[in-house]
Amino acid sequence: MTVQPDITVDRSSPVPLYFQVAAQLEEAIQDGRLAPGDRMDNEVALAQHLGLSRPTMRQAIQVLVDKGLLVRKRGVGTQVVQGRIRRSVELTSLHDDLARAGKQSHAEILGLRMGKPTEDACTHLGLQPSDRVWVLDRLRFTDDQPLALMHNVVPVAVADLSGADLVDGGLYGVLRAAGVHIRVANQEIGARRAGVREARLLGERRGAPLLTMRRTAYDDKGRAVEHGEHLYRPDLYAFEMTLVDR
Amino acid sequence: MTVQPDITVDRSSPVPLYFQVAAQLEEAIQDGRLAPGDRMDNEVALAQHLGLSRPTMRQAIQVLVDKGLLVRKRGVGTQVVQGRIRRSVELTSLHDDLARAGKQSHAEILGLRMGKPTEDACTHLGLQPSDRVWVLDRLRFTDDQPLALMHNVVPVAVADLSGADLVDGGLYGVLRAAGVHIRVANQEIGARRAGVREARLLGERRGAPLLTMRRTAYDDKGRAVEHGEHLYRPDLYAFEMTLVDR
DNA sequence: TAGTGGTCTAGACCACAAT
DNA sequence: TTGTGGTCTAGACCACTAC
Repeated sequence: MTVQPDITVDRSSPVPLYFQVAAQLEEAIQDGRLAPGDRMDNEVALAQHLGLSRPTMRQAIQVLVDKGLLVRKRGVGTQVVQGRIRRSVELTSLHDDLARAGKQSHAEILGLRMGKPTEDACTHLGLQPSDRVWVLDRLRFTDDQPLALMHNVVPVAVADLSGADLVDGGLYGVLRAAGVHIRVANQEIGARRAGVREARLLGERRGAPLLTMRRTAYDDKGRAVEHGEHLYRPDLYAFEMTLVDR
Repeated sequence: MTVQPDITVDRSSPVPLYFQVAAQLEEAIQDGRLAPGDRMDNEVALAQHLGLSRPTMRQAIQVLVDKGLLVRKRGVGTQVVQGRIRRSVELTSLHDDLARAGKQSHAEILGLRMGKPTEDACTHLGLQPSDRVWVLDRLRFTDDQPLALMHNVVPVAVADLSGADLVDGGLYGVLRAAGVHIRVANQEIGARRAGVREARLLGERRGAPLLTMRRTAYDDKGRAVEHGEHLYRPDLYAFEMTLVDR
């Protein structure tokens, strides 16, 4: 049994054809028109059906393979993955994640100052001690509960944070507005006990388990633009992600 | 300044051309012949230099962009990312991760039995209550230190675990040997306190912070093949990953 | 044997960035 | 204006799977 959901392409649109197709296929999976386990038509037939070349059709399918929604097997076909769809950890800030989930959130600014980078910051951001950085400390709340204690360092050469709205917006939004295009990040997720100050700020007891995340982000020129060290309340937050074997 | 590291392709090799090029480019980045910030030659020139078509050259570059080693910007070029290279969380088991890092590791089998799936397991693996599953509990050691307490569930229809070497090998290796090709996984990383039994097994105190990971893995036909719930000692283990904006 | 995805070619035109 | 990556075409041959 093969499936061909209703898909149309608009060649006058500035949106790439492969992206139009990928978006409509994803929609079909999300709303159940393509059910888990369904096998799609083969690539050549799909391409012909939509009036596209096969490479373009393949590119559309590749987008969903990379998202973990489809799997391909040579000699067999392309099928919808059985599992429930989860949003992956993406290259977004906590503010963006919460906003997408429909959660209210705001941040309390504990500190924002320009200064010399620590040795650690120099290492992570590839800076010289003579460079200057913004050092930002915030406590993010959701539904008026303290959720995360965030420490971020941004080189002053990257953006000016002095007038930015870091209470209702997110750091990544501010960077985007400053023309910074974040493309890649390395991050490390771990756990440790809360210290006295951390516990007080997060409304936990001293020694309570906290989820930790350290991230360094790079822009579309490969330049390090941000390093963050965050602490999360594990009863309120966890990291979800999809892994794909390529 | 543009850079063209020494790359050769072997058209008689069964290894795809784009993969040969990607592997050699990655090697050049790892050993410093391509340094962070270096700009590569443009795609057309590289393709011509290697006697490849541009789409093939682009595919090679795409591999490294997906790994977070290169960034591309239209009108600008392709550059090496500044940051240190980290291995991403990949679709591998803890055993494979440790082996790749050169760590000795072995597992103590706390239990292996065939039985009825719990309601939870039915949900995660898409099973009926009448199906049967393997339930596996292990304690993994590295350098003779307890590192992780692992609980895994595998449908009996997927593989026979009864005779498998789960002490010195990993679960994913056993599944691979059984012809299972894991392609996609959803996972969630969090933290919580250790219970009494968990603390005793892991050599921690009750209430100590533990890193938690829950994962459901799917094969190349989209079928759920494994669900795991793991606990890690955070002083010995953390999750590293690279995020790429696509 | 028939059907599938995996790879590859040799071009083309376009949008965007830098100058 | 020039150079870059982004997209797209219309084919081709191959390796693997299932029957």
